[in-house]
Amino acid sequence: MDSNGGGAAQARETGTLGKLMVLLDLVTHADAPLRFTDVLALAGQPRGTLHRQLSHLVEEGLLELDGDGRYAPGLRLLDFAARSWARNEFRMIAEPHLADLQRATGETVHLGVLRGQSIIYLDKVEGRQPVRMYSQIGNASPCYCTGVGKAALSLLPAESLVDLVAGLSFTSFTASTHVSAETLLAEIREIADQGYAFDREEHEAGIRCVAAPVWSEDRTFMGGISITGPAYRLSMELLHQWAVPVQLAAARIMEGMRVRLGPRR
Amino acid sequence: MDSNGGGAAQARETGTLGKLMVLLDLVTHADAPLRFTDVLALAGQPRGTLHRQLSHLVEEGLLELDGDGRYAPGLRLLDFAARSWARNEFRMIAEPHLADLQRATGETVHLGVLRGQSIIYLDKVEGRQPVRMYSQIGNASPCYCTGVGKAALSLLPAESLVDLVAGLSFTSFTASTHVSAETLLAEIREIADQGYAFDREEHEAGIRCVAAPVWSEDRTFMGGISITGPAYRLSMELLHQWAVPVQLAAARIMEGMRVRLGPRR
DNA sequence: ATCGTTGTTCCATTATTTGGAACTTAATTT
DNA sequence: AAATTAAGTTCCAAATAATGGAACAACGAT
Repeated sequence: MDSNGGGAAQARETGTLGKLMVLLDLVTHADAPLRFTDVLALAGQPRGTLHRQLSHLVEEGLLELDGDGRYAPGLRLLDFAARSWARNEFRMIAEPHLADLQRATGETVHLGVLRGQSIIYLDKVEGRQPVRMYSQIGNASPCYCTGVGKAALSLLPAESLVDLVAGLSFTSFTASTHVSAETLLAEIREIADQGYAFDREEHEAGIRCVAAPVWSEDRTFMGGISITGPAYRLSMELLHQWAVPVQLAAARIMEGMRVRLGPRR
Repeated sequence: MDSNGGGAAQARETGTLGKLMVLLDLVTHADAPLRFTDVLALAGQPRGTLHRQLSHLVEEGLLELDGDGRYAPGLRLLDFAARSWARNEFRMIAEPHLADLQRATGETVHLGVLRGQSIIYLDKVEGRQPVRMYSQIGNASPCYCTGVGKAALSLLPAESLVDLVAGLSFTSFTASTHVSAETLLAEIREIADQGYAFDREEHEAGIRCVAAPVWSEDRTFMGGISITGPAYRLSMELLHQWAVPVQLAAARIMEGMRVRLGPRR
């Protein structure tokens, strides 16, 4: 009765809200707007119930219902997100250091934090114009195959790390993607020792990165910063050289957090 | 018993979700993270109830609770928003036309749609580099003092317009901001006739714009595009000249929508 | 026009939320 | 350091909202 096909649906302890969030997830993760019947099949709930739930989500602007009766993510989500992003202190403090790092290397720089099993990107600084805002910002990527993700994992205490990794379901994005908890844990240990992480085309073929962990003192933010670029331009040798500047930038961000947030706490 | 001090809280017909969204609104609209007691005062609910509600929101990632016991908007909202934005067809279709308009004028171009009483900005194309992603995108601005907003209002059928305007509470951002339903309605009628709208420093002192309405056939999207810039550079004479290219771009976007969405429907 | 499909409404049953009060923990004062 | 106050958390009977089966309406296709 509780067989989840491939989705990451979990029983949550958040009552009515939890059920609605599962629905919201379902619709926002779809590739295209879903009709009522599609959602019905995916959610596996009685029609009456589902209908009311969707109505409520639409009325609150979290979902939108177009003229053809198809459900899509609502635009009110943008308003919430804009506020969340604009007010995020971690991001504000990191911003100038990301820009410095971008200028020093000429490559794209990311800032991301761990939330659940995902890395959520908070900022992105690109060399040239084509900053397609939201292009990467806000995106949730797996933690086990991104530089920032593995850097973040290296910050976790042993027990939490094992628990988190145990809950992962590995998707093999490329030939280099980790597909077992063992190899991943081994690399995380190594990363914890050396203080920086690589992504050797594990998430996307032809894309490499070097990342360093960043965290706030209260452990509210555990994430990292990375320099990303095409493999033909970023040799592993070059990435090794960049490990130092990335770690330096990370250190400056953490110092900034300490100065800014320390006194108040 | 239902006396709302100054907030925009409304009784909604969305049951438990509605109550939680009011809370989410409350926290995301605050200027700084709120402590439990602060929320308690603002929400005016029993402690036990509020505690559980906040816990649920935090557990779902819609709010975050930092080490000092302060509630802030959650980062999961970014993930939702990124998907909502990335998949929005209206925005995708408009994108190239916004870029054209930006190149033709050299000034900043916006795309926004009406949601409730607000304009939500879906895209922004700036001349120079400083595209601070999310800077404007996702922001909700009042409909009665922005070019895009007034353009959008001019699309509403008479009855809906009156209803909507009746529900507005006018904030006087500058000396030119509309503060009465009468003058606003008069200008909206004028805009409906001529097909374009101005913002004469009504939202922000020193900032002007010219906007044209854009809508989808099924009326799911009613909004507009605008050219915005500093008053010293954008004379009212220049803005009058730009009314034509803005309307042209708007027409091309609507044609694009027709071609893209028409066949399927 | 008719049938099958899709979407909507209704209402007794069931499960969740509610809110007062008791309780624990942290901060402040004497 | 002990006492006092404030802040946050847990508990549970009563009130409220969610549930889901079935009947109903709207639409499309043959």
